[in-house]
Amino acid sequence: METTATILHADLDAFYASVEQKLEPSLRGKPIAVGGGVVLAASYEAKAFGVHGGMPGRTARALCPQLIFVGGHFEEYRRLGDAAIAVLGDFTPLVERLSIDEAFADVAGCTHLFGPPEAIARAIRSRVSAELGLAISIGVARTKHLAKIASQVAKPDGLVVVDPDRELAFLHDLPVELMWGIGPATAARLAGIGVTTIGQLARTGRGALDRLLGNAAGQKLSALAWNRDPRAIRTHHRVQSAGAQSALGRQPADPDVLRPTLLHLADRVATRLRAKSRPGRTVSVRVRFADLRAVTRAVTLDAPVAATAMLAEIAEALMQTVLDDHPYEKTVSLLAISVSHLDAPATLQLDLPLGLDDEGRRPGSARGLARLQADRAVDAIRDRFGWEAIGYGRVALGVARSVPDAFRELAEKEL
DNA sequence: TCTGGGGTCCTAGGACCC
DNA sequence: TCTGGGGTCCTAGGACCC
Repeated sequence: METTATILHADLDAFYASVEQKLEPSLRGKPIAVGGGVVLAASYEAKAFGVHGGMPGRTARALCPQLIFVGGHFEEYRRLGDAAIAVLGDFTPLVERLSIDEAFADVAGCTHLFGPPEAIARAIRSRVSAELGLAISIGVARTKHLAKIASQVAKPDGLVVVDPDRELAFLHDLPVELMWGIGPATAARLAGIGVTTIGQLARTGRGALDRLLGNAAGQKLSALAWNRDPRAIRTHHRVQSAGAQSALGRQPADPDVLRPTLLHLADRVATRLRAKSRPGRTVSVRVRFADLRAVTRAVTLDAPVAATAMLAEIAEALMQTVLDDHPYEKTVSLLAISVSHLDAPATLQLDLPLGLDDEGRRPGSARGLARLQADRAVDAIRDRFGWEAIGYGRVALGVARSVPDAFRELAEKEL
């Protein structure tokens, strides 16, 4: 049974920042950050100073005084990300896209056309470089997990092929943090029992691992550490939930103050659900207080929702229960809405009523239909004239929005 | 002027049913 | 009458990823 390494993991290097450096040559070789109030992405030169995504701009500037902030070219990110992934698609249809700048591909079926996986990886890297002016690192291995680790090891601008005979030798010297699913909390727990390398993790008994991290995590990490996780390439995922959130700085824990923001969030989410005809049954609201502790309240309905007004009403009621349950919290720092239990993607675009009536039960009620028609009208106007031409939450547009909508949209997964 | 915004998955406890 | 078990759904919280 001859097994060969045919899984590629391709990852564009410091993607947003690299696009900016490609568009503006004077930025090349310099520490730059996309964003302003918050760092959305940092160049390698900036990362060397400890600057990273999600960091407040103020902190970043303190770490790296010569840091150059640039506004994002979000349309370019979309175009170039799509183009890079399309290069993979020229070799095989078996492409699993993970995000705007990252994808797996299985080239087992196309080596007779294009040569061995390593040659394919080299061809992809040189095409992305020549056609798009971007560096893309690639890992090649027998499994997805190992290919992903290999591409991380390959960065920046590199290629690492893991020979099937040398998998464990490659894997076991690496730190556990490189593994998929090990973040700061799990790494700290493992360090607590003296485990810092993947090899040490592999040699830790399942019993100890299960007790430390839970059964599912123990089983998963054990399989990954021995590279026994034969997950296949999945070309289309079905998204399970859709949400929106907004950091508020510090706002009083007052429903009248918070309502406009909540309405704006409900509008964003409901519009996306309607656009793909994927209403959902479970609505959850998250409220984060000043000390960054967050509380979630959720409700599952008998029938799915996608009407803005209905979603907003449910979200308001949930927010109210949070505030009622925490009477001593005076300050709110973030609001979030998420809808899950989404209807299956419609193969046929049926124009079904997606509203609910007052009791939340009968989708076909007069009020539900009226709301749906109002939503449809708003959707149509926005399609023609843009998002801000009409609609809810205009008041909320005034509150500090540290992240541009264009950036949010890049992070949205296709429903 | 204490850390963004989009997601996924797992766990634990309780309700409910058979 | 008492006790137990399994399965499913729901909610809240947490860790993680890009």
